Amino acid sequence: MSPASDSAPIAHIDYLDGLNPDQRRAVEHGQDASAIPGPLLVIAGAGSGKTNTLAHRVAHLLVRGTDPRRILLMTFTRRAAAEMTRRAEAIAAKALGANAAALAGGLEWAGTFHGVGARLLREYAHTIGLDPAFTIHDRSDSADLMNLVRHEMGFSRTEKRFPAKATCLAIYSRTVNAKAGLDEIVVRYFPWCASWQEELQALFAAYVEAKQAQGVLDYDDLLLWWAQMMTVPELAADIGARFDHVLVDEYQDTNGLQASILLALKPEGSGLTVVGDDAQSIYSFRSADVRNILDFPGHFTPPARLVTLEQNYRSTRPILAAANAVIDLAEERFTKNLWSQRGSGDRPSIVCVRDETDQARFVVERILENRESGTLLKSQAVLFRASHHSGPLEVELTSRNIPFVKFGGLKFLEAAHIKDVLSVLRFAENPRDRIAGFRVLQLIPGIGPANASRILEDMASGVGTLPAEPPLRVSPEDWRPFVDLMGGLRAGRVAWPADLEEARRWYQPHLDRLYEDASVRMTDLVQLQQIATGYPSRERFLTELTLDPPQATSDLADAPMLDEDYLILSTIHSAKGQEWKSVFVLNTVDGCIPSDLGVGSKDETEEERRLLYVAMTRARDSLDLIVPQRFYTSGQSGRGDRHVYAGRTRFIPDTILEHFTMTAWPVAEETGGTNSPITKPIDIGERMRSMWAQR
DNA sequence: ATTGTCACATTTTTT
DNA sequence: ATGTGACAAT
Repeated sequence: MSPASDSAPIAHIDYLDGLNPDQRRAVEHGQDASAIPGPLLVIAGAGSGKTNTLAHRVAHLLVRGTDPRRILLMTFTRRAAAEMTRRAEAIAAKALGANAAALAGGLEWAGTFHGVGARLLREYAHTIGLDPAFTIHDRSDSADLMNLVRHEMGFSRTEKRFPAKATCLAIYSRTVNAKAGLDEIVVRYFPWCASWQEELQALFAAYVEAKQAQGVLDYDDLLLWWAQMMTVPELAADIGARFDHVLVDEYQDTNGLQASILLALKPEGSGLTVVGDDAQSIYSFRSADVRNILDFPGHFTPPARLVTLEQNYRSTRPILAAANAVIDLAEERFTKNLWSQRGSGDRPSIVCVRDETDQARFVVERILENRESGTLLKSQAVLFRASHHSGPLEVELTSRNIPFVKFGGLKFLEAAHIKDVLSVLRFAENPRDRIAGFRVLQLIPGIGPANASRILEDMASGVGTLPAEPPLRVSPEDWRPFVDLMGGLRAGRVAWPADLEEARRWYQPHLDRLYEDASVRMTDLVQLQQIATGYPSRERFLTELTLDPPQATSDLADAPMLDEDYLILSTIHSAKGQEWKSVFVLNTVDGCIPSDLGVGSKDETEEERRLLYVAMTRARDSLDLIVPQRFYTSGQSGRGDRHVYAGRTRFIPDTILEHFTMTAWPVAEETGGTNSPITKPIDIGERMRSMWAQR
C-alpha cells in the first residue's frame, strides 16, 4: 500500500508510510535540495513519536546515501543513543534490502555531548596541549579536588563559614555551563555566597590550575575544552567538515555551552536538526536553558524551518486532558496542547492514603491487580521526584517478593570499594591524578592523609614514579606489592581486562581488613569485572564508565533476570522519553512535587510543574497520583522522627480537579473488622507524644 | 604529628 | 552507606 506520494521521486519509500504528515515533513526536510539541507527545528510534544521520527530521519539520510560516519547524533544519554542507532539502522537496513552493505560501520558518532567531546578531545589532544591519557573526574572526584584546593588556600578555616565543596563546585559548574559571569550566577542562584565572590574567583582559578597540572578533566571540561577548541577557526572548520549532518535530541535540556558548540560546528546551520519540547524542560539545575530551543530558528538566515508534532499517540484522552490542564497553568508556554485519538479510558485518579506505608501498600495491591488482569509488571512503572521516595515501596516489594528494577539514583559507582578499585586503575592510567592517588595510597596501612600527600608531592616534583622504599611507618610487606602492581599496570604488562583482575587481587586483603561485609562487597567487584569485559581497553572502560554509569540495577543483573517480568521504579528525571501502560506517581504532595528545595524562585517552581507534566505524560492507559497525608520528615534540627501533614500538590488546584477522580485508600469499611485494612498495629502512643513535640 | 576508630548526621534531579 | 568531627593510640 504505497500510494504515489506528493513529491517522492524514489522508489522504495514505503518505510515512511507509518508516519503522519507532520512527522513526514520532519523526516523529509531538505531531501529535494541537492546540497546539504538548512537547519530544522522539530518541536515534538510528549508521546508524539519523537524518537520514531528522529530515527526515521536518520534512516532516511542513510537510505539516500549519506555516509553513516558523517552523521553526528547527540542524545541525552548513551542509552538513548544506542536505542536511536539501533532503530535507525534497522529501518534503513530494511529499506535498503540487498544494498544494506552501504551501512557498514554503522553510526560511529552517536552519543552524548560529553561522550563525543571526550572522544574528540583525545583525538585532538596533541594539537591543543592536552595529555591524551587524561582521566575524567566524576562529580564526587571533582568535589574532592575542589575541597583539596579549598583547603590549600585556607578557606576551610575561615571565620564565617565558607561554602561547602559541593556548593563551590555547583557555582563553578553553573558559571561555565551557562557561559555567564561569576557575579551573575552567585547573585542569582547562590545569594548567600555573595560575600565570598573574590575568594571563589581565586578558588576556581586554582581549581582549574590543579586540574591541568594533574591531567584531569571534569564533566564540564569535556564541553568547555571542546567549545574552546571550536573558537580556533582552523579546528572548527576541520571538525565541522567531518560531519554532513548533526542531529540533537532533547534540545530543550541543553545549556549555553552546548549551544555554542553546536553553532560552531555548523555556523550556517546546514545539516543541523534539533528536536525537543519546551514543556518537558527539566534540567535547568544543570544549566539547561529553554531559550536554546526557542532561539534556535533565529540564529540562522533564513531562520530554521519549524515542524511541530502535536498528535499524541501514547495516552488516552482523559489522561492527556489532565496533563494539559496541569501544564496550561504554567506561566509561560510555547507549544500548543497535544491531542489524541485514543478516546476511551478512565480519568486519572488522585488517591489519598494515610502515609507512605499505606502508599506502598496501595501501589503494590494495584500493581498485583493489574497483573492479574494481564498487564505485565514491565508495563507498569512507579515514578517519584527523589530517589529515596521509593524506600518504603522497595521494602514492601521485597517482602512480597515482587521483582523490580530501579532507575536513577543508583550508587553502584559511589560505593567505597568500587571507587577504591577504579582509583587504582585511574592512578595507573594517569599518575598525576591526585584524587585517585590520594584514595589508593590511603588503603595501605600506615598511610593516612598526611603521608599520602607527601608521596604525591614527591611524585609530582620528581620523576613521577612511586618510591621503591616504603615510606615511614609502612611495612615493606604492604608497600612492595603495591609498587609491583602499579609498575605492572603502568607498563601494560597484562592485556585488558586482566588489569582489573590484578588490581582486585591486590585489593582483596585490604577489603577484608577494612570492611565487615567484605564478602558482599566482593560480589560487587566480581560484577565490575563482568562489566569490564564489555570494554575494549582500560582507557575506554574508565572513560565510558564515568560518563555513563550503570543506570539501573538491571544493568548489573545477570542475563537470566532480564527475561523475567519486573516492575519499573524510576525517578521522574530518569523516566524521560519512556512510557508505560500504567503509571503511579508517588508523593504528589507539596514539598515533594514541588520539592521543598525547588520553590526558591518562580523559574524553579515552573520547572517542578513541568516535572509533574512529564510524569503524567508517561502513562498510556492508567494513571494514579498518590497523596499521602501524613509525612515523616527528618527535621533539620530536630531529633527523632517527626511528621507533617502534607497537602496535594499546588499544581493540581481545585479548578482542574474535574479532570481527575478522587479516591481514598483503604476504602472505609462500614461492615466492621472482618476485613480490616490495618495489618500492622498503629502506634497511638507515638501520635500522642508527637502532639507535644516541640519544633 | 599522624593514624585509626568511634559516634553522629545526612541524602533532589544527572552528564 | 558515606562523610565528618572528636578522641585515643602509636
